[in-house]
Amino acid sequence: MSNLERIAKLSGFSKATVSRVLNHSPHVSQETRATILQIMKELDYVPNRNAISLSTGQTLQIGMITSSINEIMLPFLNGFVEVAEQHGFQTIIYTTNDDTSKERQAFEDLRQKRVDALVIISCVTSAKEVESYCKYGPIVSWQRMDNPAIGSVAMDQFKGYTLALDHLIPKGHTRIANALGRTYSINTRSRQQAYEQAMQKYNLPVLRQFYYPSTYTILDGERVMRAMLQQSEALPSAILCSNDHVAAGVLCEARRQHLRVPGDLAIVGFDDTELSHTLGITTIRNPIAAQAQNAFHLLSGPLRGIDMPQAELCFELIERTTT
Amino acid sequence: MSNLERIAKLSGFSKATVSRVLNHSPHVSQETRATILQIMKELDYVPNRNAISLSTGQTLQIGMITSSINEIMLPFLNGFVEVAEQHGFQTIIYTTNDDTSKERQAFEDLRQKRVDALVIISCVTSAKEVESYCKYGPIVSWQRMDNPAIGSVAMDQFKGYTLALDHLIPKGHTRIANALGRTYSINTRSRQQAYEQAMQKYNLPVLRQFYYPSTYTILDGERVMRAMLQQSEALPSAILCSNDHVAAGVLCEARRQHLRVPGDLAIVGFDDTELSHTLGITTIRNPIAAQAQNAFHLLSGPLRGIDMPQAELCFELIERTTT
DNA sequence: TTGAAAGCGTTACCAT
DNA sequence: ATGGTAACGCTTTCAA
Repeated sequence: MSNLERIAKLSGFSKATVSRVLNHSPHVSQETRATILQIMKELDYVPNRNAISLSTGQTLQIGMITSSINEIMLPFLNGFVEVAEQHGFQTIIYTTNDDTSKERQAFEDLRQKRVDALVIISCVTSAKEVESYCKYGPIVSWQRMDNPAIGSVAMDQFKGYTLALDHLIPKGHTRIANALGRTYSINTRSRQQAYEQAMQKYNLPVLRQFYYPSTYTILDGERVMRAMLQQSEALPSAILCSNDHVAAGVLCEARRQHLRVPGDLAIVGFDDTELSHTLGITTIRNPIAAQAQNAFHLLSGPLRGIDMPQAELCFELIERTTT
Repeated sequence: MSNLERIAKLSGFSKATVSRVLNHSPHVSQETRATILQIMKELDYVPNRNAISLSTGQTLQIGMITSSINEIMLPFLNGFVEVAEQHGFQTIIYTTNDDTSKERQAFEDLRQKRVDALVIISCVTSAKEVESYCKYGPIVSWQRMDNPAIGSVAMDQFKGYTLALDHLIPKGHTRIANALGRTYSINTRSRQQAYEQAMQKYNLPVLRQFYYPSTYTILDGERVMRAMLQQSEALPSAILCSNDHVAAGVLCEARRQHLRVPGDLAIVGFDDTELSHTLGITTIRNPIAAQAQNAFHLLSGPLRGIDMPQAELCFELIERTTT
């Protein structure tokens, strides 16, 4: 293994100059640079990252904390990895299964300077404890945290949901069901509020008996559809789903039951994933990848001393064939 | 930020002794240890990982190369992360989108000692080029590589598929369809061979017109079911699926078409994921997490000087309600 | 433009 | 059981 010193010896220059070549310093003559680069190539030289990190105090690695990896957060993950990479940062993933001790491992890695920053997708550690790690490096969260000290790039779900309702109600839908996500999450609460407020505003019934909590997958959607049919009450004329997967399940099951969509039932998804595109499901475009970019931008200031603006994000209704 | 030297000064001992405490060396007296630990706690001391890595030449990080993250490889990913963690290693994921330059980044990180080893889930870099990086650290692959220099923990799909056939044929199934995966992968070829050999052995027809390539998801499965019904020929009496998701799709669509399962059509999945359990699909148990463990075990020798045995793995038929 | 030398924070060898 | 000190491989300041 050849190192800086070896290159320096062979080239006849000092380690400092070789280092300058490595870091593209302008204060090196063309010839010198050429000579040194030549020797590096011959020796198949590679700088040692650990030495660089030790010297600079930066690892160029960012940790990402998530309970598990699933399709919902994949656009965020991939979006973040991509923008980070563009700026020379690598992403290292901590899957925690919502285990606090595993989460602590990630926070400790921030202290130990194994990562320069942390981005939280989901985490069960208390906001207060998370905050105690802020002094070791910047931390940003996707989910909204109770603690204002921790930056967040979450979007207010209220607006997105309202968009869907303002689309459905003018079309004459009065009885609207909801397939929801995690019961106690801030997101779910916002959506529920949006629904209840809209219904009150238009003087329409709030169908609590058609709330279906904890729906995440295609199969959940199919289950919801069957459950709706088994209600003693008449079928709602529309359903808002927690995400496109659930909407896909509802759609498939509805067709299986020979219901016409949107004739008998209108369906609105959420997120605008590829699946909704494929199946032609009306949905709310949720700029998840852009949120991930914002997360990196938020980190950029403390991390690199470069302030990057937060993109102004908004939901958007994508009308397709299910409404 | 306090460091070893600071602790040494304050405790009155040398850096060497403090280091011994850190590394649980037995050659430190109880009192000394206690004193030093006490001071560490007071100063909220954390050892710097970069310094450790530079000094030891180990990062305790293992890179994982994959085209993208999806549900199929998730058990492998999670299985590997878990076993690695148990032995003090962290996993860092390189998603490459099958882009060779991104893959090269991962290999370069092995050279630069950012990771101690590499495990390949999927990669498009030529086996020859991959081999050229072997000298920088151990590399192991999940998929079978052409190059014998690179260890692999792939299992021979032939056996698993044969298991399914030996289950179906004695039950009287003579016309069997196949929903397959990547057309040119070694896995798919093995499965196809297993099918064709079994059919020849029992003197049954090889139904090439009921080969459905490139099936991966629930929706693909539903598509396959519809396609089978649209064939001019009579429906096969059974179908082997590339994975449980596809099987789930076939099952759902079959029911939607009012077919009896297994009466009109028997269905066999692959992998024994939670989904097959939930839906009661007969499937072939594929010990993916155990393969991931084997991958780590394979790395353990060159990585830690500790030889860990390869678990002898085998497929297993899990009979449920679809056959 | 270039060089010398002092860090960066550990580990590990050789003494004692 | 403990200490002194040379690595580890790079960056960065200060001089020249």
